[in-house]
Order: sequence, then structure tokens, then C-alpha cells
Amino acid sequence: MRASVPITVSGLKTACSQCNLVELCLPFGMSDSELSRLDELVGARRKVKRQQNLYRAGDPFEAIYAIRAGSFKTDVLLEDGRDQVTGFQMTGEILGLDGISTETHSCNAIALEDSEVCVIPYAKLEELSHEVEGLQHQFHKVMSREIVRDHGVMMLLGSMRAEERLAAFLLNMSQRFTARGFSAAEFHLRMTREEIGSYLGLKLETVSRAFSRFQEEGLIAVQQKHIRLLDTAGLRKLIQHQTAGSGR
Amino acid sequence: MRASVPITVSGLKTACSQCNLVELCLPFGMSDSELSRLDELVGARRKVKRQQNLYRAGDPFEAIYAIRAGSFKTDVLLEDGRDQVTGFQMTGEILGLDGISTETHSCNAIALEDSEVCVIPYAKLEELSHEVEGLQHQFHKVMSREIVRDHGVMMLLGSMRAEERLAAFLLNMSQRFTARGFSAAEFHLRMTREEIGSYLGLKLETVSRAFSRFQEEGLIAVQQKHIRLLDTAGLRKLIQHQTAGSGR
DNA sequence: CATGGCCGTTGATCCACGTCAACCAAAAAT
DNA sequence: ATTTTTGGTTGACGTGGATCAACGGCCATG
Repeated sequence: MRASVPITVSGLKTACSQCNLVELCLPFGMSDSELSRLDELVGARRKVKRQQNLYRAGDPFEAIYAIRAGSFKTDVLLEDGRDQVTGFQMTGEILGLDGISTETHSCNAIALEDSEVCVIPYAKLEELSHEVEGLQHQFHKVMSREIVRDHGVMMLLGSMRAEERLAAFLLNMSQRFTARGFSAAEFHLRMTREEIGSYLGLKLETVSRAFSRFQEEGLIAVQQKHIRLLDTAGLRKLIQHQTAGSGR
Repeated sequence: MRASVPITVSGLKTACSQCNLVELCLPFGMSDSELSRLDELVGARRKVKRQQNLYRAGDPFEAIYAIRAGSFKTDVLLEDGRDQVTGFQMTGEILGLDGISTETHSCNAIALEDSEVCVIPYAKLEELSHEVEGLQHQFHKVMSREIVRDHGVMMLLGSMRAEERLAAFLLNMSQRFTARGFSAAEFHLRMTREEIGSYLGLKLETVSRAFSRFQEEGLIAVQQKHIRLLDTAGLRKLIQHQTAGSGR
């Protein structure tokens, strides 16, 4: 069945059922018949070049986006110019959920490399959710996962030290690369030290120093944006009992 | 019509349509006919005494909760004992959304005072969402609002200084009290300095000192947990251009 | 293959907040 | 009413990470 469908431009256009990202994306866990209905959902694809915005804070909310290729960052900015990266997103992850509440996007989504997204018109999603059993549930799970992730970041920002934050970040990246079939131990970061710092609530110099320290200690090998994890157990230990031995 | 309905125990039991919190809670924006259907939704009420858990991290997820009276905090804990308050919730706000993603709660919800919640069985919510037009949309908005709120906290934790964080916290509390018909300028905090500190990523001593400083500067009047805001414009200014004048 | 603009690294210094400790007020327990 | 406990304030001091500054290696562009 599957092999008999030739890969054509129109075939590529919107088929969730043909997409190799199903297991990471919105359609996860849905039945074949449900999946085929999903193909109606994705309106179009949209390419976003490196450094370009997928959407901006203040833009009217119309659709959510599934990342088909590439990666993004989201950030919020204060009037005084300060900004904070609120997340990095990889293939299969969903962007734009922040817009539902006020019908206006509340953050900026910027491509870290040339990327492509599937546009999922929100009105159509709500409509189809009424009919397709699994879709509603899956969508709720995606939103809930985002909330849980954010709580994790709050924990990191509120109660971890610089090196712990970076270790947690690296382990998280590794785990997400693994889920996408890439090496768990060796990967290429698409973001700058400054962006990592912003996400982790640190200055870029502190991030750089922490990388160097990890390298000295044999935990990782760093070469610019190329990272090799040499001792993941060591990184994990670093997070857990930084305060160990002091009895508090 | 409304006056003719006697307030009985059974009448009190589950009626969203009779509840004075509709405008803050899940039913917001729904039509009268939709509202009446919602009354099927709320299974029961549950009282939670001060310091008791509504649910714990690891508990199986079965329902979300709308706060009818009182207030809560949610927190996450790391294996090494560190914990982080991820939010404070007031009447009309929804608790438990974190549980949807893994079908297990990922944080603890603890009452800050003797409280009462409406139990909303999640399976029933999903079911009813298929039928009641506005419910699904409103639920999505509630989840999205939580995501936006979390981004705000990340901004606060990642790029604000101690006094800015506390000012933002006080203004946020004020705004939420106002929405509930209480004074914007004078209120009683239900949480300790330590809990505020945990939420803001600060130690309790730092919170206490910031309170004292605000008082010295005539921005607020503090008497233990009782707070009076004397200069909200001043507090707002404090957040915006802390860095002003330095040209960066 | 040269040149200019990022991006990352590293060092020296500073300061905001954490830590440690003493003390006091309020509330709870007896 | 008295003791105990819990929560809050304040001071002295230490430190992790910010700030300021210099430099070096990439990568893009002509």
C-alpha cells in the first residue's frame, strides 16, 4: 500500500499519514483511519529562512505550526529591550500555542536555520477535534506537555546553579536528538552561546566558561557548536546533588 | 427567575450556572444553554484543609479542579530535596492541567488556606467538549493562558533582578485581587516569604529585604502578610527600566 | 585569498544575592 | 498565662555569576 504511492509534489503537500514525523508530532497515537482525516487539517507548508520570524508577538493568531524540518527559538521581550528565550523547538514539535488565549501571539518564533513548517489553521483544528476522537485528546496532551516543560524550566531558572543548568540543557538536547534518530552523544547546536544563555538565565560568558569547565573535567568535548557528550552519568550527577555533603 | 431558586444543599452541589465565579472560571463566555449543560460536568466538590495536598506528583490523573474558595500553590521537587513553587492559584483558576500529558500529575498542589474545589472528571470534560461548542474552545484558552503565564515567569526568573521580581509579583497579585472584586491596593498574602522566594527564585531573606526597601521608599506598606500598595506607578517603573541611563 | 563582522574564549574586577546568625513578633500549643 | 513553634526582620560576610575588556578563530563576502 504505502510503497505504491508515488512521491509527488502534491503527495508531499499535506499528508500527515505519509510523514515520518508522526511519532513525534500531533498525530501520535492516532489510528490509521483517524490519521487519514488529519490530512485535511494541514493547510499548507511554509518555508522560513534562518533568522526569519514565523510569527511575532502581537500578530493575530490564526494557526499553529508543526515543524517539518529545521528548528526554532521562541522569545518574549520587555519594553526596555530585555529579552528572554522561552524555548527551542525541533522537528515534530508544535509552535504557536501561546496565541490561543488572547487570539494574539505573545512571543516571537524565529528560525535557527532554514526550516519548514506545516500550517494548521486553528479553526479547522477545533472543528475536526469534534469529529475525530483521538485528535482532541492528542492536542490536549501536546498543550499539557508544554506546561510541564515550562515548569521544568522554571525549576531550572529558580533553583539551579549555572553548571547545573547547562548540564540539564545538554541532557535535554541529547534526549531530543535521540528521539529523532540522531546520536545521543554527538550533536550540533543550532543556537549561539548568547541564546543558550538567555534561555538558561545566564550571560554568554558564563555559558562559555561552563562549557570550558565541562571540557576540562572530561564531561564533554566542545568544538564551537559541535558537542560530544563523554560522560552523561557525570552530567546527570552534577544536577542531582550539587549540595551533597552539606546536610541541607 | 434567579431569585426564585432557593439555595439548597443540592442546588449548591454542582451548578456552574449558579456560581458567581463564572466570569473567572472555565465557563467564561459560554451561552446560557451551554452553561446549563456544564452542570453535568462538575462531579462533586472537595474541601481541602490548609497545608493539605489536593494532589501529589505521581498521582494518577483523573480530573482537573476549579478553585471555588481559597487558594493553592503548586510545586515541583527534585530528588535532592530542592523544590520550586511554580504558581499560586486563586478562586476561579484551574488546577491539574499538568497531568494530562502523562496521565500522572507532575507537581504537588497544596492549599494555602482551607479551600474548596470543583472536581471536573477529565474523561467527562473531553466527552462534553465534543458536544458543547464553547467548552472546547474555552478549555483551550485556559491551557494556553497557563502557557503564556509560565513564559512570563520564565522572563521574570531569567532576566529580572530581585526587586523587579517582587514588584512584578505584587502587581500581578493586585491585578488578580481586583478581578475578584477585592481592593487593588490592599490585600492579604496567603503565602510565606519562603514560598514567595521559591516562586521568584530568591531566598526568603532577599524577599524580606526587598519588602523593607519598598517600604522605606514609600512604595508599599507592609505589616506581615498584609500589604498596601501606595505607589503602583512607582512599582511599574521599577520593572521597566531598571537599566535606564546606562545606554545599553 | 584577503577582509570584516560575528561568535566564542578567557582574564580581572565588581556587586547582587546567598549564607550564617541573632533576634523579635505572632500564633499555636500546653 | 506561659511556653514553644513558626515566620519575619536585620546585620555581617562570602561568593557565583555579571560586567568590562581584550583577543582569536570562523565564516561570509567581495
